[in-house]
Amino acid sequence: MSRTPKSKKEETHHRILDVAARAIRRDGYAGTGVAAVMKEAGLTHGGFYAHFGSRDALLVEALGRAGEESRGHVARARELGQARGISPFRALVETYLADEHLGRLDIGCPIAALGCDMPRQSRAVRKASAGGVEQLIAGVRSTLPHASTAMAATVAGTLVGSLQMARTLGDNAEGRAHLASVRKTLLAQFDSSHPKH
Amino acid sequence: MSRTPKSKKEETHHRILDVAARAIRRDGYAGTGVAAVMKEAGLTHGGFYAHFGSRDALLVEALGRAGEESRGHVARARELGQARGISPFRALVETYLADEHLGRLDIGCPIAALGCDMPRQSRAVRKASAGGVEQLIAGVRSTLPHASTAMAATVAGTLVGSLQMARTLGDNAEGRAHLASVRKTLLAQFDSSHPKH
DNA sequence: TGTACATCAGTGAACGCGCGTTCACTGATGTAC
DNA sequence: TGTACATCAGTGAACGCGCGTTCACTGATGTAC
Repeated sequence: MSRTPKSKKEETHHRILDVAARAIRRDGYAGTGVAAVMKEAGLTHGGFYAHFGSRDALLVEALGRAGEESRGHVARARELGQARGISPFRALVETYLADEHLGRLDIGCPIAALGCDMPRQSRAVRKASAGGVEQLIAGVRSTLPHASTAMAATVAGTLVGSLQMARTLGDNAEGRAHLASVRKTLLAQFDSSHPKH
Repeated sequence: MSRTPKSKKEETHHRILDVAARAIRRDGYAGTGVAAVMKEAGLTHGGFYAHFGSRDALLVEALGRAGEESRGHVARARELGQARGISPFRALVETYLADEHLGRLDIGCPIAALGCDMPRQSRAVRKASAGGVEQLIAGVRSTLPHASTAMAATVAGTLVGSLQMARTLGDNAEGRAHLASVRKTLLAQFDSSHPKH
């Protein structure tokens, strides 16, 4: 992620963006304020407009960053799984629908964390979010070599919706049972390589 | 829905709730303000607290009302389909994932419209939302007599997530193509009674 | 190596605005006699 | 049937607060000579 020793300003920009990428997922778009992000980044709010043209421009960049983080997260799990003989699809499902993600909006998939609010955002945010959806579908498709794009789109929807529903049930026994049900159902449908039990 | 000729205050309460049930789905929880709801109901904001203890109490009641509306919507489509020989599952899928719902957040399923924001709400709203999730799963299950609850939960997640993703792609060709893909995939999987083509 | 100046990242006070909530009030409706 | 009063739904001004954004400034860093 970091390449060359950046200028101080670039480092600060990067830090604000890291904070914002977590903040939008944790607090939602509407719950993410300029002042709070700057404070969490160790700065005062006045300096914000030296880094971003507007709050909305921050949301656009933060959504992109959140998507990168989330894809990186899944990619690492996939590699780790491959080393242990776990299929890419199982690695995806067990990572995306992991119990640990129930209470951690901030480090998870931005589409699960923000999906229902995308249609209410500015044109720029919506454009970025559409790209994220396409990348999620492509990611799912890459784990299901024999599936159509339509099937991948359906499974992607299942992941997003199920995680939201589990979070709605709560970070408790109900939420975890819900996740377990969906994991089991998806793996039974699409992961013949490693049937459990 | 209306039973006896209510008192004027009850009628007003009902009207505020109708407006709010649409407003939360259209504008989100965070985008729904007391003053705007009252104005849309033809009142001034000052009278609000004669009807609701707080803005949060309104959100709780409005979510319940939105769920009732949405379930009624699906139930009517199911009955209409039954008269025309369409299976309950097909009626559900073709209603829930209808193209018309792409641009109509306000009259659709509140879990699709608000799902990602449920974990960020007050305890009272979260409790109501968990009930809504359970009712959605039960509704899906009732259209799939041979399916397990786990399967119904998975399909419910697919409906919610896919509609959000389609809306994120936009009320345009991309969004409609996405919906069509998911409808086709779900019907091929679960509706053997009326194969298309 | 040392001095003088320009650049620049970040500070903090201030702005106009909309929010949820409160409250003294108005005017219509209903009840008592 | 008519008058006097109580009740009550809704009004609109006001409150304290946090928001996004602007801007004059400070102090550190870098460059010129």
